[in-house]
Order: sequence, then C-alpha cells, then structure tokens
Amino acid sequence: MAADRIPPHPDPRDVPLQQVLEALIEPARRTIVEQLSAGPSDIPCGGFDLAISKSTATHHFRVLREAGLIRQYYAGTSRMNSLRREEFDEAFPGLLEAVLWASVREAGLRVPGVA
Amino acid sequence: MAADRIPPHPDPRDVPLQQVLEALIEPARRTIVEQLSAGPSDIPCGGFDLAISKSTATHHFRVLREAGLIRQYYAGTSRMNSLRREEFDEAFPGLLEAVLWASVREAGLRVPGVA
DNA sequence: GTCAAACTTCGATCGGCATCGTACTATGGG
DNA sequence: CCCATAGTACGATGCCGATCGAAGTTTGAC
Repeated sequence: MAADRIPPHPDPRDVPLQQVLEALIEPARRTIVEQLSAGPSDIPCGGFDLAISKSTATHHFRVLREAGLIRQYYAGTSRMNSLRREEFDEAFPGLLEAVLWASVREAGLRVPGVA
Repeated sequence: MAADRIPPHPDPRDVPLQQVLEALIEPARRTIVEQLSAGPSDIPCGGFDLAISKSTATHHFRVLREAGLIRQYYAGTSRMNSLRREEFDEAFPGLLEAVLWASVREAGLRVPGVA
C-alpha cells in the first residue's frame, strides 16, 4: 500500500499558534503555500518553483504538514500536496488570508512600472 | 529635550512582511503586543509582565518598533509604549487581529475546567 | 527482474537570534 | 549636587533551524 508511507496529519485546531507562525515565517515555505493557493490543483513536491535542494524541500514540506497547513498523499512515486484551506481557516480565522494578502501586495509592489 | 532620545519609527507600509512575522514570532514580543492591545492605556517598558531581563526586553521593544507595531515616547524617565493599531492594520489588514484572536483562543483553552 | 524517477532520512555544518551581565546615559527628586 | 530610577548599548554565549550531500526506499515502466 501507498498509504503506509504517509506521515500523520494533525488537526489544525491542535496546532499551537507558535508552530503555525514558525511554519509561515520561512520564505520558501510561504512560497509553497502561495503557489498552492494560487493554483486550482494539487502540486507534487517536485513541481514547485524553489531554489533549494530536494532534501531541504522535504524538510519544508514536513514542517508545513505538521503545522496543519498542507495535506500530502501519494500518486505513484509523486508525493502530492494540497492546501488545507478550510480546516486551517477554521482553526486560525483570517491568518492565512492576511499573510497571503500581504505577500501578494508585496509581490505587486516589486513589479509595477513607477520605479 | 527628550525627543532626541527617541529612535525612528518606520511607516508600517514600508516594513516587509518577513520583518513583521519575525517580530511576531517571539512569544515575549507577542505578549507585549497582547498586553498593549488588552489595556486602554500605554505602558512603560517596565510595566509589562515579562520573565526576562531588562536588556532582553529592550531588544524586544526595538524589534517591535522597527516592525512598525509599536510607538515609543518618553514620559520623564519612562519610555512609554503604544500599539500602532490603525496604521499597522492599514498596511497588514487582518494580520494582527488573526494573531491576537489565536492567542486569546489558546490562552482560553489552557485554563477551562474540563481537563 | 532491472532501472530510473521521486522523495526521504541521516549527519554535519553554519549563521542568526534570544539571552544575559556589565557599563553607560538621561531624568527628576531631595 | 547627588542619588535613585528607568532604560539603552555592547560584547559574549548558546541554541535552534536552514541547508546540503550521500545513501536508502518505494513505485512504476519496460
């Protein structure tokens, strides 16, 4: 079975705020969350646009999963990732929205044309 | 003059999200923000309920100030602190509310009586 | 059965932040 | 003027997390 390889997913309501903030503070991890939030479909670990090694990426995915932010499951040899949006929002209302909003806003400010 | 002793206060809109999260991730600093948010009046550096040394506290106040979260001014020998609620909310809508809400919720869960 | 692809696990390294004690500065009271 | 009060500034220390490479594991394709 493939399910055996899938580590535990805590209920977001059981995750301390401290752990959630620690998960969201790392830029690469925020990028992961942003890309998941932006796209309509789940993304395999290797499908993200990240400038880090595979082993480091694995570490980041684990931190996000243990913080209740993402769900992971296998599809063949690929480990898929999906954002646990609703469940997480129930536990931490407004938090993800605020962080993502600020991220997008900053990304926008870096691009414009006014320079 | 006393004003000379007051370091610069950046506009929250100029503070990167990364810096804000780094400011809010430290428990002692969140405690400071919470106590400011809870009370109706400003609080001097020495008026907080913190289990850390003075020099460490000074460090935390600086980090919060530089993140655009608090305003500091002198009243005699006391350095007063106030939460920059509205200005900060304009720059990071919903963020402070979400963090404070989660904090309060957790604090409540630790006390009850069901245990 | 054999190979390649996709990740994970394990140790080691390295840099940054929280922490503290000590010394220093500014203010106000007696 | 002198002292107490309230913080700040400055190293020094110690820990924790991000990072990587190398080796291991699981799956699917052929």
